[in-house]
Formats: sequence, C-alpha cells, structure tokens
Amino acid sequence: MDEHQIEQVRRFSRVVTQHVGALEDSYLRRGRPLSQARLLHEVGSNGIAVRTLRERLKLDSGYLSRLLRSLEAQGLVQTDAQASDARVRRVALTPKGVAERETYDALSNDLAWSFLEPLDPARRNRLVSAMAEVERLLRAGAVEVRAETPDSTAAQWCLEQYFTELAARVDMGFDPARSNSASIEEMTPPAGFFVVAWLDGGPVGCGALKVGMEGVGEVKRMWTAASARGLGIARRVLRGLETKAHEAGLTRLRLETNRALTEAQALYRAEGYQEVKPFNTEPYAHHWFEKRL
Amino acid sequence: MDEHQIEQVRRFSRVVTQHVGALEDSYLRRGRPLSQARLLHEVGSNGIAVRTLRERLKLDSGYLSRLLRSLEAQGLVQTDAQASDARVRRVALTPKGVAERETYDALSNDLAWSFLEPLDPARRNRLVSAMAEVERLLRAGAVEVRAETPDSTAAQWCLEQYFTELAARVDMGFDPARSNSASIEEMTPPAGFFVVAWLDGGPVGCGALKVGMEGVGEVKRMWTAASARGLGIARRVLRGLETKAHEAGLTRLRLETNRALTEAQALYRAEGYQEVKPFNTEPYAHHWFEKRL
DNA sequence: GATGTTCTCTGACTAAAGTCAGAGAATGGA
DNA sequence: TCCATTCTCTGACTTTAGTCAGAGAACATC
Repeated sequence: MDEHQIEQVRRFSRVVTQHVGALEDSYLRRGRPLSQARLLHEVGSNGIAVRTLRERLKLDSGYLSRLLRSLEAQGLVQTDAQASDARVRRVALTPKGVAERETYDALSNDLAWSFLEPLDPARRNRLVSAMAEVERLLRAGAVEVRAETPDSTAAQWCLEQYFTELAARVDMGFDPARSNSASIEEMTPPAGFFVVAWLDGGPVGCGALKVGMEGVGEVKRMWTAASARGLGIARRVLRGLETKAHEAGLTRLRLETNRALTEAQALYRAEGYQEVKPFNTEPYAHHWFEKRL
Repeated sequence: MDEHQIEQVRRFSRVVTQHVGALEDSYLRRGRPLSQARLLHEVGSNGIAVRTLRERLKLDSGYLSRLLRSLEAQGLVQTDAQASDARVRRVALTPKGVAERETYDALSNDLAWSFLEPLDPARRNRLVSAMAEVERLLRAGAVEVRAETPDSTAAQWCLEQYFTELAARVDMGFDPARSNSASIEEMTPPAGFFVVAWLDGGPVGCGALKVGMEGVGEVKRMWTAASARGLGIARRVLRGLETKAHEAGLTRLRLETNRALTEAQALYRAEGYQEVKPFNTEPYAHHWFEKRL
C-alpha cells in the first residue's frame, strides 16, 4: 500500500467526479429526472425486454414500471408484450424518443468536447491517451479469475474460442483430435482444474491444469479474448493455476506452446518458466517450458 | 471536433464514474445520508465557520443548518458562536466526529487501493501516472483567461508574485524601478490591457499588453504560478493578449526577456516570435522578440 | 439609540428516488 | 386440468435532498 499512489488515486477521483458530474446537471436541464434520462439511454430503438432493463440498471420492478409509464405518457417509448412470451414486455423508443435520446447524446458529446476544447492539440492528445490508459487499467483491475467446472457454459465457450483462434493462428491449422488431450474429466477436480477470467459479467480468458504423476502438472488451454488483451489477464490466469497446483501438492509445472504464440512465450518466460527439451510429442508444439514451484 | 477523441472521453467517463461511484455506496453503508458524510468531511477538527461551509458546499442555509443539527444529535460535531462576531457560528468535530471522519477516510483509501491492488506493480505505476496526467490536463482545461483592470486585487497580487519571482530567478536580483515601465495607466484600456488566468477561483497567471505607436504593441508581465506550471497557461495568456492586440488594430508585437527564463523563451519561439536586435535598453533583458500578427 | 444589514435558524413545502407487499395475467410442467 | 412460477404492474409508504419565506439575535453605522 503506497501512500503516494493512494493519494494520487483519490485526487484523481475528486477532480474527475467534479468534471464528469457536470453531465448530470446538463441532463437535468432538460427538465426530466435523471432516472428517466438514464432509462431513455438504455432503451434502444429496436426494443429491449423490461426484465433485461431491470437487471441492467438494477432497478426495483415497481419503480421501473412507473418510470416507463412516465416516459410513455411523454410519448417517448412504447411497450408491447413479447411475441414468444406475453408475460415479458418489450419497450422501444418512439420516433420522438429517438430524437430525445439523440439530444442527450449531443449533451454528452458537448461535455466531452468541453474537456478537450480549451487544450492545444498536443495536450488534447495527451489527455485522450491518458484517459484511454486509465480506462484500460481500471477495467483490468475489474477482471476476476475464478475456478469453474470445465463443462460449464462459460468454460465451454472459452474452449470454443480457444480452438477457433488456434486454428486461425497456427500455420497448417489446428485439429483438436490430433493434439494431446485435456478432456473434461482431466480438467475436473481433483484430476485437474479449469479457471475462467470474468469481465463485465462475461468470460474473457481461461486456462486449465492437469494434475499428473510425481508432483508434475501440465498447464493447458491458456486463452485471452482479443477484446481484453493487454490487461494482464493471462498472467492472472496463470497465477491462479499455479495457486491451484500448489494446493494440489504439485512441485513442477510443464507446458508446451506453438511458435506462432509469441505473447504466450514472453509471458511464460517472464513468469519464471524455462525452456526445456520436448517432454511429449504434441504435434502443434515448438517450445516446451517448465517451472519449479 | 474529433469523433474518436470524443468517443474515448465518453468511454472514459462511463468507466470511471462506474468505479468511483462505488465510493458513495461504501459511504452509505455506514447508514448515514451522503450529505451528512460529505459535511463531516468538510468540517475540520479545528473548526470552520458555518458560512464558509455554506459557500464551499453551495448549500442552502436552512438545509445546512438542519444537517448540522442532525450531526450534532449524533454527537459528531459541536457548534459555538465565533468569539469575534457572535452572529457567525463555528462548527468543530467532537472526538467521536474525528473518529467517524477517519472511518470515512479509510473507506476512501480502501476504494483507491481496490483499483491498484489487482494490478501488477508495472501496471500499477502506469495507472497512477495516467491518472496524474488526466487530473492535470482536466485542471488545465478548467483554466479561464479573462481581462481584468490592472488595479484589481487579482492583478495586483499577480504582479507582486511576478516581481518576487523575478527577484529570485534573475542573477543580480530585480528592481522594478530600474526596469522599463508598465504602469497601471499603461495597462488600462485603451492604452493597454491586463489579463489574468483563473483556476479554482484564484488567479494563477497573468500578462499585460502596452499599445504603442505605429501598430506596435509590447507584451509585459507574463507570469504563471509555480503550482500551475505545465498546464499551458502562459500560452493561453499570450494568445489572449494577441487577440486584444488584434482588436486594438496592432500589427506587430514585441517583448524582451531575461536569459534565466528559458521556458518563456521556448514558448515565444513556439508561438511564432522571432529573436530580433534589442529595440530598447531594458537592463534585465537578454533576448528581444517580435511577431507580426 | 435608531436603523439597516448580516448570519443562522425554524417551519412548511416539494420532487426525486426508491422500497415493499401483493394482485393478476401468462406460462411450464405434472 | 391444476398448480407453482414468472413477469409486470399498482398502491401505499419512506427517505433524501433541497427550496423558500420569514423570525430573531448580533453587529455596523449614522
């Protein structure tokens, strides 16, 4: 816990909330409560189910209903029963609602521009890059790594992505059947583990561990979503697996990787894995690594 | 108006408010309304006048009074009449209030730390620097440059700072009496102009323009507060003066500067001023510049 | 000592934001 | 067909945040 860093984060928060808070004022100047304005923003013109809205904005069902009635009375939205299930209702913007939403959008743009406008182009660029950096790193901090069963929806989805990406990146393509196995049983405790990285409620990365003989484990299925690269997710997944390995009493971890996956190799080296002679005949591997825990 | 930049600013705002907004939740978990918590934070243990509080937090006097009564009832603050003027009342934290404020402070620290904690040290440093950059540049954007009369309190204060700083930085010291003049009359429209840069309600920079013969003006008294360097204030003051000069029908601007003031020289060159032969006998000057408007 | 001003407080009021309990329609499964 | 469940809605209520008008004490000035 570095005092200076914390002090800087707090100063940042103070200044930023002050600036960004101005958005609410500008929204309120349109004479509509904030809750309604926010709702308007979330209702797309192609419609959204009321229950989805409720979950997304975390509103009480009665409260949301009343807000919708109010927007309806203003002629901004329209609600109809969903075709497939008449209990759930869908809300959509009317043309007037679309126009109103665009006005709010313009206000948001104005505020954003008001940050940039007084700066000279060089400072403007610096501000935008720094904002991008803050945004990325805050998101990175929000990533959560959890163990999941390898047959869960999230795990299966990750594996699918992993295979698709391998097929695209590895020279000659990738055929799971020809590769060394990591079956659901092999990744289910206590024979192995599967961890998933979550961001914004969806999986963005994964990794698996096969517990083997003589204290040796194997790291498999390391994958990070393209949309979430550079956030240190793979590192956290790897460390998560190492913790699991340690708990399982393993003393050595092995892994192999394809020459096309250069970021992966850099990560392994940085995390203390050393390149060793091939310890298996995996046809897609070019590099073999090992780490003593 | 760059679409991408605006988009980035908006994305930033969204992510940051989401994160920083968590502070309010953590404050609310102490079972006290936000307004009271904020107030507690502003009341120092050494006391503050109610009217100062009212101005700083921009609260209605009746509302503030009620908030104070509530904090009083909880035994967190104490109010007494000010010794010098019994109309104004001073509020101070009780020992219990101090403890409570420290709890809120700890919550703020916890939140700040929660941003940093999940990151590895390299990313942590990057986040903190990026936050510092954003904070600085947002503040820079909040700077306002306005014309003031040179005998106003703000202008006089700036000039005082300017002379003090010159005396400290210039070799042999600085004596205004020996330097070429820029009297109050010479800086008062239409004979001249004086502009002040404001930040957070206080002056942080200034500059003056003397309107001369044959369309030639002179830039004088360029100064930026040490606490506000690097925000592009001098540049904006200079441009403000140039606008005034243009409006006054001037076609050329001149200025001279001391060799110790290297940032100033860099600014003048960057803004299109060219070094020329001495056009006066200012004893403290080593460089003379001119720009055609 | 009278008079206007400053400062704080009380009373009366409002709007926004939200909570909670149930009613009633639609649906899924036994 | 019956029954439990899901989904939305209405009614009744609360807290927070704030506004406005004026009362009353203390002070400054003439």
